[in-house]
Amino acid sequence: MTEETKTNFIHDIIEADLASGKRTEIITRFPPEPNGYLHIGHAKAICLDFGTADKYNGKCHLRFDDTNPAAEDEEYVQSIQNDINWLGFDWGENRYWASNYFEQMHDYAVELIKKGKAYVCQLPQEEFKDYRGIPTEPGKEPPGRENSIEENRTLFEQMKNGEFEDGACVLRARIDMASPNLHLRDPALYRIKRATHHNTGDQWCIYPMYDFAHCIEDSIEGVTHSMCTLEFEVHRPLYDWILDELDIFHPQQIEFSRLNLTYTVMSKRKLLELVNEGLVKGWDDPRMPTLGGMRRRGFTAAAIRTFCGILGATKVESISEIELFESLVRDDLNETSLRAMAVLDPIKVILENYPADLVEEFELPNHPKKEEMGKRTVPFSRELFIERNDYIDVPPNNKFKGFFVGREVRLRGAYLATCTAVEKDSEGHVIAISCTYDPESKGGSAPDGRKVKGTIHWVSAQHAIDAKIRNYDRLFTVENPLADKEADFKDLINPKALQVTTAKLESSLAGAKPGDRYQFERVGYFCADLDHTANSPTFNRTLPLRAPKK
RNA sequence: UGCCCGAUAGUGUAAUGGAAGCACAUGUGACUUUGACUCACAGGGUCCAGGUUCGAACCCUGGUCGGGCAACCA
Repeated sequence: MTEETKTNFIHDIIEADLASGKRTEIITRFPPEPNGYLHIGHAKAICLDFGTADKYNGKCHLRFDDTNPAAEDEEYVQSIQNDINWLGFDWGENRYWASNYFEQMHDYAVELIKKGKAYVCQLPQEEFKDYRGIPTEPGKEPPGRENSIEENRTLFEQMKNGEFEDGACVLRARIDMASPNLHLRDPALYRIKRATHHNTGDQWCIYPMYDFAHCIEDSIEGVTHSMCTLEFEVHRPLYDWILDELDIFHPQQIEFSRLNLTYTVMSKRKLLELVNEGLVKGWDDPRMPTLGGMRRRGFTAAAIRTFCGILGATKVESISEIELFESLVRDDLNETSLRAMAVLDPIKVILENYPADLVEEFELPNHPKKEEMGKRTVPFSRELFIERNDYIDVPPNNKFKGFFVGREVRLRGAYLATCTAVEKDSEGHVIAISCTYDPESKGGSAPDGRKVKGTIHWVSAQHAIDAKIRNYDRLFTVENPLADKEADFKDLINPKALQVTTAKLESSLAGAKPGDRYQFERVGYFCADLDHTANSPTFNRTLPLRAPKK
């Protein structure tokens, strides 16, 4: 990574550990459960996990936390790996599976039983709730808590051997039913769940719970700093308890706040609702904050990385403004994308004094400030398309750049032209305008040096490519769709988040391939969609250019 | 009303007992063959009250406000 990783409180901890000699190398991990698609919230974690390892010349493991076969699927493994790679990170040899440690986890569980620190609880789930109690009052000791060690070993063995029905019992840590931290009131360590695991098949019918599994996974892999989101803060005493009781390598869990973004939602459950109810067209719909959706939208991995780097890591719960992200996307795209001309809402221009059968070709730079990005050839002829809003009957102020009758305007890279007349239909809509061009102004400057107010883009009518344009905008109409807990966030979806139109493109765009990014000058940043073909050109608007300040 | 965590411009963050900075956003202006980009300038902040200290955003105490925790999910 070339992006500078800004320092944050986690790095302070790491630097102290390095300085004190507590750690000599840094190992982090990104531990997704393969049960869904990654979104930009995960990108924050990925950038932190991989970026931190990178910053301290350490390693970051990709570890699939596949401890719940009921929810997980191989399909997600591929998509997660793909997204991480796209973001620009590489786990190298360090890809692990929680399920590869099942044997060892089982042995550790037996060890806890032998120490009298775990027992098999045969209370139904619902009944245990009563024993756990409520936050303000201590719980009470469930039956079975005083089982003998031998009894527990036998029971756990029977659990493992499939001698109990699903849910008949769990293995619990024996900690403190009166703890003010609910997670220490004898939490479940293992449950019975007959489901075919994508990796271990039907080898196991008991699976470790997150709290038991995660710290052991970290420990086995020698993870030094295990970063996770804030909601796991209250789990940390349990994380520490298990490692201490087992007396094994003890990573440090450090919590940071989740990423929230204005005008979108981030929870997996809510995104699923949008998909299931057909409010978006799938997980990779370009309106979605999923990495797949953002990639398809045309957002760049570099912008996402920079964004996450700027946000850093804190323990403050926050909602970041999408404007910052958009600004970084524009920064990146402005540097890297090829320029082209496209007219999104066309009206025709007829150059009355231009020969009907003449076609000229102009060489236009692919980037106004980067000669090394080359040039392209753009055909010019008597009939052109320009943007509907580049003509107006009466200009509202002297800032208007386009045509009105009598106004001379520069046709970008071609000629100066003066509007002479307008043609409208019976309802008063402009159909076409007539202009005369100045043959002396080839390239766009007049020999007499006269200035024009505006420069507008155009496309030669006879050479134009018709394309479908998907204009994307923010998914919701309000900054925080979840702010009103009474309301359904789905009612706040922005109906204009996708508007499909047709446009006239300059002919050089015929060579575009899916994923290619362009700046359509004076309009915005666009990329050829996944389903783009030469026969059915389809472009997504990533972002409009920064809006003019009236 | 149990336990845990947090609070710095509108937003996100820096300053780790010694001049409160940066970015985005906002406003004004310059430049411009993209109303983009670029450039210049401007406004605006330490939750409150005490305490310690020569000196507090930072340490202490007490409030206030916000968030999390009672899956055999992660």
